[in-house]
Amino acid sequence: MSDQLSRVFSALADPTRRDLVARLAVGDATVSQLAAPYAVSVQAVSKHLKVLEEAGLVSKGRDAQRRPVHLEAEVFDLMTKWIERYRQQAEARYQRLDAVLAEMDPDQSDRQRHAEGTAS
Amino acid sequence: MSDQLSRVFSALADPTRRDLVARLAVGDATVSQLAAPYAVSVQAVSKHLKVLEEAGLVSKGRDAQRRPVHLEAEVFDLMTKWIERYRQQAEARYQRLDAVLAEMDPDQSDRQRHAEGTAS
DNA sequence: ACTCTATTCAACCAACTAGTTGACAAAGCC
DNA sequence: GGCTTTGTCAACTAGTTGGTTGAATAGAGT
Repeated sequence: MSDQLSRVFSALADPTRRDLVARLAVGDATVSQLAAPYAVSVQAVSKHLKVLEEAGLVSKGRDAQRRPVHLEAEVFDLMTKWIERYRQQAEARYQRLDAVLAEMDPDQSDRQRHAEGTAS
Repeated sequence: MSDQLSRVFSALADPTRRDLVARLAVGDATVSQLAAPYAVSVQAVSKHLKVLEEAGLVSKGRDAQRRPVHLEAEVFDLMTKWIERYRQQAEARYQRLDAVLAEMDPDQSDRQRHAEGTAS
């Protein structure tokens, strides 16, 4: 599973884990507090949290026998950066192609999706 | 594997698949063109593309026996939206907490742990 | 028709995942 | 000291994943 980005994406591929992240965005919570709403065992949730922790999405504190879990927002930036890079690249390419087609022959620029120049 | 968001995250959890997306951001390519740079078999790449397709990240066209693969940029928005929601939420909460701690006692604003959960 | 190229389908395998139960450590409560 | 709460670790299981090879389909090139 090598790199962090893989771990992050993999961690968020599970709906339960995304749910936990959603819950933690509201505020820190202990393992058993997090486990309470779910049908699964506390151990299962503990495992999920371990996955999130190894991905750097979450960190655990210490309060007696409790382990308050805290969401680490910075890691999201890693993902966002990766996504934005290729999204923009693809978008730019798409628009370039659109322009080229339009220049070549207005009749042939029928590349399916959204046409842009709405002023007819 | 229920929902789309899970499929998208899961699809991008694999470095080879992320690599394919990166390649496709530059421009469309056939399966064998995409497979060429890798040590794995064409079948393996075909499988990867199937995963990306099922996640809605990619679509396949038809050019004789070739299947030009095309990156679908829109799906990225789904992820970005999910991420942004919780990143901002967590960030906002963090800044709020920081302000509170600073107001209480400038010496103690080192956070990391803070008692009193928000729990229900 | 024969062959080559491009792609997928099918069966199989090793490694991982998400869950289980049971045992255990650590820290408060009585 | 003994019990309870909180969390993790270990062993096991069923299902999924990423890879393999071999066969099948589909369209050109000759």
